[in-house]
Amino acid sequence: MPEPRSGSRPTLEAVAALAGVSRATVSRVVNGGDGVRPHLADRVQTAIQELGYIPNHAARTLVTRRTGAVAVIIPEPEARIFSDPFFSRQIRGISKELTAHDTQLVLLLVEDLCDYDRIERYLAGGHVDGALAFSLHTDDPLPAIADRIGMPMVYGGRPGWTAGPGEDDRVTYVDADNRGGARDAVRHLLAQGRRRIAHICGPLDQTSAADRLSGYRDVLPDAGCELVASGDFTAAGGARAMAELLDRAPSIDAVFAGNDLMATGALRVLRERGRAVPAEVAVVGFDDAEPVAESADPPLTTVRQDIEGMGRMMARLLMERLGDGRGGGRSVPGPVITQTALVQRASG
Amino acid sequence: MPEPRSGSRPTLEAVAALAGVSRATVSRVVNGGDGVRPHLADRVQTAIQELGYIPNHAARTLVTRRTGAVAVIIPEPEARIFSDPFFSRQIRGISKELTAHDTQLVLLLVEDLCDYDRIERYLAGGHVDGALAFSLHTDDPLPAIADRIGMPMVYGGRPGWTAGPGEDDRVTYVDADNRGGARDAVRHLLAQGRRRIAHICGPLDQTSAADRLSGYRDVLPDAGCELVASGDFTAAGGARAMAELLDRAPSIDAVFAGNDLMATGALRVLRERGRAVPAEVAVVGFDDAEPVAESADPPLTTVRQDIEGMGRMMARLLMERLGDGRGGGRSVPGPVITQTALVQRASG
DNA sequence: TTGTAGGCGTTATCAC
DNA sequence: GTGATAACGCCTACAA
Repeated sequence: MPEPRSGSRPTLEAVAALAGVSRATVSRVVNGGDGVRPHLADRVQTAIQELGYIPNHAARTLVTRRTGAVAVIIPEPEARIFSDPFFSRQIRGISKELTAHDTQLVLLLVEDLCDYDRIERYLAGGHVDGALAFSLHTDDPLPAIADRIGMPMVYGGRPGWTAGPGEDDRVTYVDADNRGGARDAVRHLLAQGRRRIAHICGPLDQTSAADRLSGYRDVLPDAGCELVASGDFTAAGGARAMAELLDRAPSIDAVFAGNDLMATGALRVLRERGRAVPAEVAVVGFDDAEPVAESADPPLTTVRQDIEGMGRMMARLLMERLGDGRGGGRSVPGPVITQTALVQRASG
Repeated sequence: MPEPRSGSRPTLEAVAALAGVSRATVSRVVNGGDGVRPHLADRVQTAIQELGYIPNHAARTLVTRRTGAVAVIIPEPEARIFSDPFFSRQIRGISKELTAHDTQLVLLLVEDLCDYDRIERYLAGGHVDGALAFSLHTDDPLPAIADRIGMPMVYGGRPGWTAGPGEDDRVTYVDADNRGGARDAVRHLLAQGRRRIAHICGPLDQTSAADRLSGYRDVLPDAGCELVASGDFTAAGGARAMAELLDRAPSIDAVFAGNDLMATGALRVLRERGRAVPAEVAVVGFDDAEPVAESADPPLTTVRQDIEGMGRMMARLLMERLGDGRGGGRSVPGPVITQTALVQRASG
């Protein structure tokens, strides 16, 4: 049995020789095979099977100028990236969509700012056709780099430099309706008769945090600033913020946390201080990513965003922009804002 | 200002022309530059700067047969992959090490078994120089594929088909001393005077779960089977198992859970049933991955494994095997077993 | 030390 | 329809 030797895989040439045709014909068969007589196509297919031929990626990329790969760039400095299921789910969504387009996911974790040199070389070196990036800060150098080297990008979460949701159509991003979702959460608490509603916000240099705070203020424009405490989107930060709120405003009867992780931190502090949830204090979170919200104690009422769907959408927009096949759609799709939905559970 | 047009980046040829030397000389400078007179090297560097030259990856790969990329293959079926910080940390470790070697990380999430076709094509297509794979089950087709196409592999966690820890030197893997760590945990509980010590094990088709169970039995060979319940490495599974144990053996005074996530589920059930931790029932976990163990309520006593370090080690072994530069070390390093350490906190 | 030339495996443009 | 042939951008003997 002629086992193919590892280390030197069969080439197009070998297939052509075995099938008794030219390289060009084999190439046609491999790439869809229009305009090849079934007779020959079959012979080629057989040869391909027999030799276990698999096209060489580098050679193909060299001539087509397409890599079939996409970078996902994650600013690692915020270590919450992996502890927060948010990113994981989004990556899963991205992965699914890319797989459906036969495109590979190259993960680029950015440890610190000087890594951006490496990132630039990588992106410019033709390793990938486009890139997806998460939760950039206002001063992130990535957009400038992408611009300079002409790399198609799609952002996750509204980038900080845009004027506001839906107000800048030159950049493609996918975001949830953070402001609207926050309004829903606060209105839900109001409808329960809650009157002293506090907010634990995330880091305000991220638009998701800022937009949720805006939503809170939309509904409660007169809320005193003693009712707003800052967290960092982690459980520990949420706990600290909750403790602060209880000290500053002991009479609060509800808390809207900027995400589920902070909400769980808040729940822990409320339990430690003997405040019954939701009887004395209602708690609402944001995200509804497995398994945090559902397995919280008590299970969290929260604002659901379709995180995996947002990931898929990011990938889809990029694919669209890359013109899936050859040349096609060069357009730059505008932002996509996805809807949120309040999910009521036991906490409020 | 001669902005380089995006879409057609400068080539080696262009640099050579601008510097007034041959392509070969430029190539030498780009790749370390031994044996080029400083005089010329400078001129080349200048030209490179001026043109913003960045080597084309595909062309280089085509001739060197090295991609500078490594695949990380994750069998997604177990959805815990991302909800469990274990994987996240390991990926972070891998990423750091790879970055240090100027190597890229290509993430391959495997949704279901038929994806392995795609995986094989990908690996055989010369996209990557080697691959890392996590927590395979006994019947996973990946090892056979890797073997057939001669892809250098390093596994995370002892693969199920190996006889036992350290008994098969033909496969490279990195694992913690799960059995020893489990023994430490149980002995720690014994030393506290606990007498009815239960175990919540993970899915036994994964060696990490099986080895930890073995460690438990090493210390407590006479423990009745009513003291062992199965979880699935998730918090919900841990909760179910805990409930089961309390029903079957109400007198238990300690629980060793196969990982931290299951331990948190156990804590929740114990709290719901009014059993004080650790006064009435002590709980010990396994992993000590942020933020689960530390932010549990009460904080978990647990067996720490250096997860990020294991990830780095996996990447390092693969790099070593690939012979970092040209051709060097072709050896197949044997398994590496890392030590664990008991971390005592409030839960037991 | 430097330059010349051949080839890596594909796709694409032509003739036939 | 099919087959030569020329790129694609780079590395690397080998020759000078």
